[in-house]
Formats: sequence, C-alpha cells, structure tokens
Amino acid sequence: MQLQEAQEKFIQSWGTLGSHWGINRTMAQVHALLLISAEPLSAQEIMDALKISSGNANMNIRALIDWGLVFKELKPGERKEFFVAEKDMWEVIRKIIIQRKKKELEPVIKVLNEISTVEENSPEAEEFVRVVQDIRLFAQKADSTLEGLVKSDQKWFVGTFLNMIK
Amino acid sequence: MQLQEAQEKFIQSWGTLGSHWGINRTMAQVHALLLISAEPLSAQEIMDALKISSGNANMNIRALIDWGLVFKELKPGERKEFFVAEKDMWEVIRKIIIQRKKKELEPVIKVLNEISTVEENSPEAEEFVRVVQDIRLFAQKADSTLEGLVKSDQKWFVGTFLNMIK
DNA sequence: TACTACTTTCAAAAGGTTTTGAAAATACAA
DNA sequence: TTGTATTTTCAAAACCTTTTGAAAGTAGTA
Repeated sequence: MQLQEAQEKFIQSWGTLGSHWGINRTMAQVHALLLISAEPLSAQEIMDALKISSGNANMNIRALIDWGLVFKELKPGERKEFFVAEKDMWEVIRKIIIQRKKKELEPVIKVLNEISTVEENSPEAEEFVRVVQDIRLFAQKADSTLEGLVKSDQKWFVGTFLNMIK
Repeated sequence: MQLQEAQEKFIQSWGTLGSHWGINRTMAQVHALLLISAEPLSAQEIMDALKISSGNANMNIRALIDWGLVFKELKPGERKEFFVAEKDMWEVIRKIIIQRKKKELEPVIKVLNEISTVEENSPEAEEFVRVVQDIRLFAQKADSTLEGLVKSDQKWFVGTFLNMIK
C-alpha cells in the first residue's frame, strides 16, 4: 500500500473512532493528521490537508489543545503558529479519560447521590432504590479506578492491563 | 425527595449518559424506565411515560432487545407484549462492551492491520509506521482484555476491578 | 370470515450538531 | 504609525440523526 493511501485511511478511521468517543470527527481527524506528521503543522497546512475551513480548523485545534492532546509550537522567525500532537498513546488515553470522567461520570454520580435519598415506603420505591444503589456502587468503583489510572504512571497501567488478560 | 421526581431525574440522567456512549437518548431513557420499574411494561405504557410516539418506542425497544439489554415478556391471556430490562449491572456493561467492541474496535484493528504494511522508505513513512504500530499494539491489547472480560463471569470481573483500585 | 387490538414501517418534519466563510480582531514588521 | 499575515468569531447554511404519526401489516377472537 502507498503511504498516502495509508495515511488517508488512517485519518478516516481515527475520525470515525473519535466520533464514537465524544470527540467530533474533524477534531479526531486533525489529531490523526498531527499524529502521523513528522513535523509540526500550521493551521493552513491542516486546512489544506483535510479540506476544511479556517473556522473549523481553528475551533477543533483549540478543542484539542483544551483536551491536552495537541500543543502549540512557535518556530523562531515564523509568525504563524505550529501544532504537534501528543504521541504517547497511554498519555492520549489518560487525557481522554480525564475529560470524559469529568463530563460524564461525575455528573451522573452527583445525580445518583441526590436521588438515593428517596424514602422506601412502597414496592416501586424499593425497586428504585435497589437499582440506584447498584448503579451507584458501580459508578463509584469505576470512578476510583479511573482516578487511580489517571494518577498512575504508564508502567502501572500497562502492568494492570496485562494482569487483567493474564 | 419524592419518588416521582427522583425517577424522572434518573431517566434524564441515564439518557444523557447513554447519548455519550453510543446509545441514543431515547433508547437509554426506555432502558432507564424499565430498569426502575418493578413490573414489565407494555409499549403503550412506555410511550405514555416518556411521551414518545409509537414508532419511536417500537424502534428503540427493538434496538434494546438487539443489544440484549431488554427482553420481551408475554403474559398469559394478554395480547400485547411486555418488556423487562436486564437489571444486573455487570451484565449490562458486558452487553454494551460486546456491541461497541464489534462496531468500533474491530473495524479499527482491521484498518490498522491493513495500513501497517506500508513500506518504510522515507522519514514520513517511518513516523507513520511507528505511530500505527503503537496504536495497533494498544488496540490489540484492549481487544483481548475486553474479550476476556466478556467471556468471564461476574466474580472474575469484580475481583479484577477491585484489584485494580487496590 | 370480519373485527379489533396491537405492532411495524417509512416518508416527512423536527431538532441538533457541525461547517462555512466573511468580517473583525490581533500581532508582528517596517 | 500603517500594512500585512494570521487567528478568531459567529450567523447562516449544510448536514446528520431522531422523532412523528398515518397507513399498512399482523395476529388473536368471535
């Protein structure tokens, strides 16, 4: 397979994956492009490579920087900004977990805590409390697992993963 | 907090969470409603409770059945169908993993395998192959971990999870 | 068979998200 | 300062997904 074809496939594929993971398709494509680029790219180069507008490029590059998946790089003598991707895959995963934990898991735990105060004075209320407690337990377990993972270094994570599959 | 208010909050919250996890909002709300219902519900009861149309209800109930998160139940003497949710949280997680692994992880691994055959005859090609190999390794690790998890029984999963958080 | 309760389909409408691109803002150079 | 390259903003347009509801289909009942 030719390099260019392979690169395009990779960008497409990463975009599709991203769109299922709370990262919009273009955002994931920009990340993919930067991941496989040996050199930092300017906004203009990203726009040209992916055929997207300046607004779109600007917005998604900034989102990637917010997530900690992309860094701004200034070249001496150049007025324009260049961008590089976080290339360490474990770090990428960590950054995504941090965002999603904050945006999804934590709000749900908050609601579960609130609603578990309901009084158990009817069969429906009993069923409700049982289900909510069960989910709450799992959510808290997931939360502390992810928290540990985020705070841990790579080796611990790799080790745990390997342990899991035996 | 009143039971009804708590139930509504739970359904809302579960819907929001679902929509970030490849399950559409209504589908997640139907699942939430069935989860906290002590009795099987008919399509009509689901439509009334969530204020959704028959088409919408039908479509999402079927999707939930496809995912293995909801089961059809026939009551003797009743013409209409009733539905119950899978209430075991670990089983719910397993079912979701099965679907997402199939729909997302496996296609990506396929592409990664294809494109890693590119020849390393330039700095760009080298960078490309390095990144792809790295991701491929991670993806395969994740795949076998999830596969093990899906095939395992609850206890093993709970145990591993607890081990992870120490 | 015809009736009725219930379920399913699907084209059109609604709703939500993403993208565009012109205009405004910014920042450096002369 | 003025000019120019670059970045940012944002309202409108395009696009994509979900929902509706009427009509068709199905299956039990009489």
